[in-house]
Amino acid sequence: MTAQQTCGAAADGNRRAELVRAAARLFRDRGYDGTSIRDIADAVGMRSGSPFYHFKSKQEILAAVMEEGLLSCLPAVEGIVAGALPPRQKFRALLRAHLETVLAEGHDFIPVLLYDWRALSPERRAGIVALRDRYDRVWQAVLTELQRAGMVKSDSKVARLLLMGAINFSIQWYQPGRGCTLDELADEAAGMFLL
Amino acid sequence: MTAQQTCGAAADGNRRAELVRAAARLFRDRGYDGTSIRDIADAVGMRSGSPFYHFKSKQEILAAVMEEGLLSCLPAVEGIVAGALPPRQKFRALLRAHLETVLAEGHDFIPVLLYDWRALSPERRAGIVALRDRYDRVWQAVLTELQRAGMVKSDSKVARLLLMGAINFSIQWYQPGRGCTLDELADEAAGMFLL
DNA sequence: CCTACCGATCGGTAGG
DNA sequence: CCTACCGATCGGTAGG
Repeated sequence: MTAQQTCGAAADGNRRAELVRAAARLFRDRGYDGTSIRDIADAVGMRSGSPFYHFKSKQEILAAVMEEGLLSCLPAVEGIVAGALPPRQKFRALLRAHLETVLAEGHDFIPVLLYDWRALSPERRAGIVALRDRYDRVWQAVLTELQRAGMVKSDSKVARLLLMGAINFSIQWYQPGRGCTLDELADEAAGMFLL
Repeated sequence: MTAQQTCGAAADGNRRAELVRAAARLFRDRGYDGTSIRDIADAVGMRSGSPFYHFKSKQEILAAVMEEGLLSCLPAVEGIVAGALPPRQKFRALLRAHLETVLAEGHDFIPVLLYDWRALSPERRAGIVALRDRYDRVWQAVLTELQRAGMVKSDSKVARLLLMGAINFSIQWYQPGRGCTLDELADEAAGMFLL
């Protein structure tokens, strides 16, 4: 009985997780407004009304994509900043991790966060902002370390926003398998911003 | 007769231009998919069917926003690159002009180009890409001048894309009248990318 | 999780 | 450029 309940809950969780994953993929490709509940249901082999057994609304699916995307990548980057690497390697590791999160195939969650932010209803934003802030603090900490080591001109907030923007905007032009690898891109970005 | 025809044509052109301007504003605020033809018609005091007297489809309005946005800012930036300023000032002037285009209040056209690109149908993209390429060539030329003057590490295409991304992404976080002015932002960006 | 459905809204058109 | 309208699609729900 306990086993069956656990199994049932796990199966429910899996279906829910499937929906979030499918939604992330579709939102990334077509945008939130360009994706219908029916598209998401089709992608996991459900009927059009069934996603509402798992989520109260389409907005709740969007929030889940953003929240789970951040929760799944925060441990890695917070591990990097807490680690003992010298500043330059720390920066390079963070850069590389972020590029992976944003550009690697199958990584759809953070791009949705970045490019469908305005589609998220104002009431749902606060919770996600709290997680974004954790992510931003990691970057700020690493930039401050770099600055103290004399390896970068500025660790101002604006400098950080410009740097992160340079990388985040690469979603718009980077094509996996064409042009350069993620490692080469990380090198170019690092070389550009370090003294 | 000629005067009346001209006047009639001008009035038509004005109504069309009004629609494009209203659409740009709405697309920037709510996205292409989040804006209905009725929203656009309302904004200029027309009934819902009337925009189709000026445009064949909603897609044609989007293409007009992007095309007119590029056509109206290209002369200024092409003037900068063709001018006689030394490399550093040329770069600074280009940076400043681009920030204006992208962040100043009432400048909605280029943000739509940057953030609703995927909403533009593939058939309509080629024409806009040709104009974008002209814009990109201006930047590339200025970066090459900078590099020859030994003022920047790299004038590779990737370096240019990262730099332009840093600025373009500022639409997502910059708030006019809060934090810093466009001039200060231009200084910070220039200081960051110059040796 | 499916069936069957609802009201609202969408882009677009015919005819004037 | 308006009136009046169309078929399609949307997010969401009741009842099982």
